[in-house]
Amino acid sequence: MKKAPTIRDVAAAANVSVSVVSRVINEGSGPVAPATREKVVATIAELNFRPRAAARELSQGQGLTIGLVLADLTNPFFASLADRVVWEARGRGVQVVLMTTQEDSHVEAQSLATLLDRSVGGVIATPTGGNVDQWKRLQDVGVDVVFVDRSISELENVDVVSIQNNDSAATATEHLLDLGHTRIALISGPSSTSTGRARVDGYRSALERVGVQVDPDLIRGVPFRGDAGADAATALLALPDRPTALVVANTAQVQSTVRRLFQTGVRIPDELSIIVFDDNPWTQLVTPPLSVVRQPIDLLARHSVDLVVGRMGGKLPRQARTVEVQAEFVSRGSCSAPGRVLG
Amino acid sequence: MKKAPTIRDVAAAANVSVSVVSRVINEGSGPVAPATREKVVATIAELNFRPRAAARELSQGQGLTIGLVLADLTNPFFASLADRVVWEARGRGVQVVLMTTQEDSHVEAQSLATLLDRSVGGVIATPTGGNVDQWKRLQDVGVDVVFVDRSISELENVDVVSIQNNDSAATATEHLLDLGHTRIALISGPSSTSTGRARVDGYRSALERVGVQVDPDLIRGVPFRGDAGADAATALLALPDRPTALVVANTAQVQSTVRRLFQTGVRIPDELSIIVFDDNPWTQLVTPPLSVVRQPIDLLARHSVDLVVGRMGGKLPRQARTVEVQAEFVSRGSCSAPGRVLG
DNA sequence: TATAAAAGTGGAACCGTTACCACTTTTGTA
DNA sequence: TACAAAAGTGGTAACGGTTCCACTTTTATA
Repeated sequence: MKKAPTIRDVAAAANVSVSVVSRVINEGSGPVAPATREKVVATIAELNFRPRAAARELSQGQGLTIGLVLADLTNPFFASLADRVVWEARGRGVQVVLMTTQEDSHVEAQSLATLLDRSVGGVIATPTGGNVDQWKRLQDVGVDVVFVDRSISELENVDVVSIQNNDSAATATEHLLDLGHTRIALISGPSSTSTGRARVDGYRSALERVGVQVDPDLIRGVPFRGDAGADAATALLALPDRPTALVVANTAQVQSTVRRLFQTGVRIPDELSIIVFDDNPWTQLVTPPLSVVRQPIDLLARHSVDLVVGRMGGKLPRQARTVEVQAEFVSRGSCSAPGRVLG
Repeated sequence: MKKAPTIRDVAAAANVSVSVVSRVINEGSGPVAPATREKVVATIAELNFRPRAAARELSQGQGLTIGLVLADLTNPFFASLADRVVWEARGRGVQVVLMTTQEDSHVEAQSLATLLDRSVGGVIATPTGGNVDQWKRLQDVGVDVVFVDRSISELENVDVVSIQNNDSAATATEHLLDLGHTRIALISGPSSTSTGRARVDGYRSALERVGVQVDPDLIRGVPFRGDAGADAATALLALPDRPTALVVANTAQVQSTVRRLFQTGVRIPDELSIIVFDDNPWTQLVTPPLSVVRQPIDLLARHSVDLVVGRMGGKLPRQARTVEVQAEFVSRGSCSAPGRVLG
């Protein structure tokens, strides 16, 4: 268990000062004669020297690390997002500290505090909803915050990366309208999130555009946590005037909702047409394969990382930015014209 | 963008020396009078002081961070594992730096190097297979390494946490034998991994126990990467004397294999009975629901974290430990007695 | 009551970088 | 040829904790 060489070891071995070595490591931080550089590079390779992240971080007050705060990796959407974020970050020499909140805002608060002592350069997160003060504090000390997929309205000056929520919901709704449905239900995120509201808006305007009355009973803004989506689905099916179609626009609730639907034995699409947000691997494997609104996860990840790394690098306007990427509607077998009303 | 208070600020405000504050922070590192402690604690709360991780890490040479090196979060097995590991670590005050290798050993090598400069206390990984030297180096500098699910034989003195691979494969095979199958194929991990070999062994001995001839054509040790599993499945189906049952024991390849099977249109279980390793959420949603060998992911995670944190804490025997937890066979609809041979 | 041991406290070196400044050597230009 | 500007180099103070050691006060024991 020998210990690693330090910058001083390199300096000594190469017969230069530590300053020079530091300049070699951080290309562009000062002049170094070509011959000297070469010598130092060789020595570094020979000694297998790697600068210690902690020292660097301490000295410059901020390291090449970002925090990724997600709800729960059990959900394929978040999992894929994490996968892409880690990958994109890696390409930029940035490490990712992962934290999960399990949709619990108390846990989230703790995570933020931890991220603070780690002096991360930035945070990419799908916020649970509360903790406005903590988010503010994070920004106060200069940590850049990027929200992906969701965002909370109380917090201003945050970058947000998401799909065009309004349009996507509208497209899905229109698809069902075109098939002849009029009783279309919507399960969306909580209305405290901008995402949740935007999707409801898109749904609303699609209905209104063709003159279909909006029935508030058919709109469910459910929390991300727990089995709220499944329960909403059950409730919707129990309605006297049952919906013939359902859009599940709360990504966190898709899995539980679909499972419940399958368990209940509703015939899809005969009894109920469904469209879910986000294209997971399994949406094609089930019977019937699900029509989905596919979120371009790779783009979401790329933009998030770009934003957070860009701001860390310093040269991005301080103005918060909202990036909206286009989602793609993929029609598969889970939608059809409405059947006769049962029983 | 004000800056955070330091230990010296606290010391000044509380009228004590930094040493005392340090001792208060690190309970048990030295004596502090009750009254003093109380005063310091109050000051810390008042100033909202939190010790900076980087400084601590630099000074003691090792921080409360572990690396988690996984192949790919797109696979639900790894995703769930990550979810649980992060959670377990959090409970112990440890942060997790996540890296993905995409099953590329070159990427893995880079990740290990990075982990090295971050001076993590330990690493939990599903190794790709190569990089024996890098793993050794990591151990040399005192980083504890725990392999989960897979392990590589060239590396000794590593903790390994996995299911009872031999038994699990045997159980699955026996289940198929009991149904009357004799031509049972196996897709397992590469034989360079102990996991891959153990599963083949289990399969073998199950067959031999009942006197069924082992046909090497039916055993495929495929790499974790790419569509190797799917291709193996295709190849198996093209065999003159086609198998009537298949065990997919390479977790990384389950998804791609099953997808291919569905696309091909093989009738399950009529034409082919299948059992896959690991119980993902979607295995119940497909038709027919898949019989699986369920890995207790939470246990795998817990033990891994326990091991790595335990060693960091210092007081675990230096002897490497192998933890094997029991997997559970869950019978669902994807297996039946062999049908007549087609064509 | 003397005296050794334990408890409590403070000072300062150290961990491995970066960054600023001072200094020397080139190089370019009038 | 003289002299200013630029290039190259080294010294050293931060950064914010931990830890060892020395010192002063208690407390316990003979």
